[in-house]
Amino acid sequence: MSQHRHPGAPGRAGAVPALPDLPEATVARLPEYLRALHNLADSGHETVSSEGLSAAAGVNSAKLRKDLSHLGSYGTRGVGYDVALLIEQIEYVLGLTQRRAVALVGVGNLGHALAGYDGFASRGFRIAALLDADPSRVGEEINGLVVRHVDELPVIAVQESIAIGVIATPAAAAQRVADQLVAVGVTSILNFAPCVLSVPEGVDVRKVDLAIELQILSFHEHRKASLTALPGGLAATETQEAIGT
Amino acid sequence: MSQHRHPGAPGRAGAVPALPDLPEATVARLPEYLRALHNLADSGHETVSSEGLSAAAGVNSAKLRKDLSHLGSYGTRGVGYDVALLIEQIEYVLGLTQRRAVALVGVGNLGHALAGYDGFASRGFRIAALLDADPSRVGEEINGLVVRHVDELPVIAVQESIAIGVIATPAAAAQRVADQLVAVGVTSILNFAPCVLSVPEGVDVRKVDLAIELQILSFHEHRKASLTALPGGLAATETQEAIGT
DNA sequence: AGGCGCTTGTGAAGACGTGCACAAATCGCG
DNA sequence: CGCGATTTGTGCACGTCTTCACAAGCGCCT
Ligand SMILES: NC(=O)c1ccc[n+]([C@@H]2O[C@H](COP(=O)([O-])OP(=O)(O)OC[C@H]3O[C@@H](n4cnc5c(N)ncnc54)[C@H](O)[C@@H]3O)[C@@H](O)[C@H]2O)c1
Ligand SMILES: NC(=O)c1ccc[n+]([C@@H]2O[C@H](COP(=O)([O-])OP(=O)(O)OC[C@H]3O[C@@H](n4cnc5c(N)ncnc54)[C@H](O)[C@@H]3O)[C@@H](O)[C@H]2O)c1
Repeated sequence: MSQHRHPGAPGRAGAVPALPDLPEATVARLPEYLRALHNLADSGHETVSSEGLSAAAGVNSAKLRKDLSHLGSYGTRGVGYDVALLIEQIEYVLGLTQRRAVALVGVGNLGHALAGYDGFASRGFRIAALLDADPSRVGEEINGLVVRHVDELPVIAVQESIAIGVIATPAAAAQRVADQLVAVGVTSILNFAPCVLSVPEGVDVRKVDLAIELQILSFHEHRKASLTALPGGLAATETQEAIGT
Repeated sequence: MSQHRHPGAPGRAGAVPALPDLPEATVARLPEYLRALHNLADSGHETVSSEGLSAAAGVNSAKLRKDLSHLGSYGTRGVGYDVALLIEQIEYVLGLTQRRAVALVGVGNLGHALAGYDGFASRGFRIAALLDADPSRVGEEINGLVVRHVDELPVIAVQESIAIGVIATPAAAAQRVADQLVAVGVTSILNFAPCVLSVPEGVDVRKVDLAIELQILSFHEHRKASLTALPGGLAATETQEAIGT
């Protein structure tokens, strides 16, 4: 390590938050570690080794240690990591110490499922608004929340301090919705519609596309099939990877 | 280009499929290109330049060209790519020339939405079975398919030639379901439950975790906030979250 | 106190992915 | 037929990510 005395500890720190800028790949894995840590905590573990945690999270242990070292984390050599402390650290870095408000736009087939999902609440988020453009859906109550018209977004965004927008509308409407979200100051969007969104710099978009996942799986199926079909004669039967360098 | 005369053309090919082993990153982008190409085809375009297609898919044009070059694709210098041909090529490589059968296990909140989703059919897949362990759900009809008991999986897998399993059960049941899927010969799994699955070598698992996506967005929100707060003078105006241990 | 075994944190090397920039190829037109 | 405009395919350099391997640190036991 080189240039930070305070690793960004949540504890005292009247000083700077000093968010180290983590590698993107690391950020994507922190939530996995966090989930694994919560499981460990629930089952009574107080400490865990990098080996144990990496197994629970399904990654290589060296990678885990490097990831944690990036956030200046506290492990104890010969012992491992303090589970509770590590949870605190990761939640701090991920910005989960404040419960962020999510607006869900498009309460159709998928939107209903999302609205009824308890994984939001348990993982640091709060569904603060359900919005739809279809007047016949407005007014419907789901899980204690009333669906409101998407045009009310400007008011709601302020009232509820919306931090994240989730788009579950048809693809044709997604760009328009994204524009509306951006217009009210939302800078993070999760998009379920199968289309590319264009947004101004500074706005983060992540997408989830079911069909893409399936098509990637399909590719590997295809490849596996063509491999087992071919190598009758001479080729590597199985894990003959790592041939010459 | 060096060593392939046939780029793996789908048309005739009594010969070898000759699947080039594509970089994983490329495989992950091909479905994006495919979707963009279908859009272009629908709006009457017969050819498209790498610039145009890359814009539609939201990537850098050099990256697109390199990706396509990996599958030995046919572009025409000075003109661009033939849309229909490229669709054929990509669908061939992704193994979408046969419509793969998907078994959906866990017809709850999320499972219902997935079962009713038309994006499966339109992107190369067929929901061949809906399975659940809850007797009170068995028999229910969704979108023309009847929910059957998960114990019938062995029979159904053979009858329907299940290629891909989708897990939409609670996390606690996911590993068990995965084992059952593997036992009947499924080698590709898409997992919506927030947990790590352990499967034998040769089985591919992809996971979709909503909370992880939100937490990644949360991190960037946090970072953005701490950046705009800091560089003014010196102090962190906000981010006073997480007080004492 | 000292030594021993265990585990972290990290340097270094290699694999992988990205994007620039340009030569090679093709088309259309005069 | 030749030329210029255009666009592909790719060599190359750079950055990011992964993994190995090991020194440094820590706690426990004698
Ligand atoms: N259903 C799934 O399992 C599933 C899976 C993956 C992706 N998706 C994608 O998610 C999106 C939604 O899918 P769905 O099955 O829920 O569709 P849906 O048609 O059931 O629901 C779409 C909802 O969006 C609303 N809407 C339309 N335009 C709007 C606008 N401008 N502002 C606000 N709301 C608007 C509609 O009124 C409707 O309630 C689609 O893009 C789909 O491709 C769905
Ligand atoms: N609902 C969402 O929007 C959402 C979003 C992201 C992830 N998820 C995840 O998807 C999974 C399903 O979520 P949900 O909201 O649909 O839950 P749910 O409880 O509504 O549905 C789960 C279904 O799985 C069935 N099931 C349980 N054990 C089974 C077994 N061994 N074999 C077959 N079926 C079994 C149950 O009978 C039930 O019908 C969960 O792991 C959840 O974390 C849900």
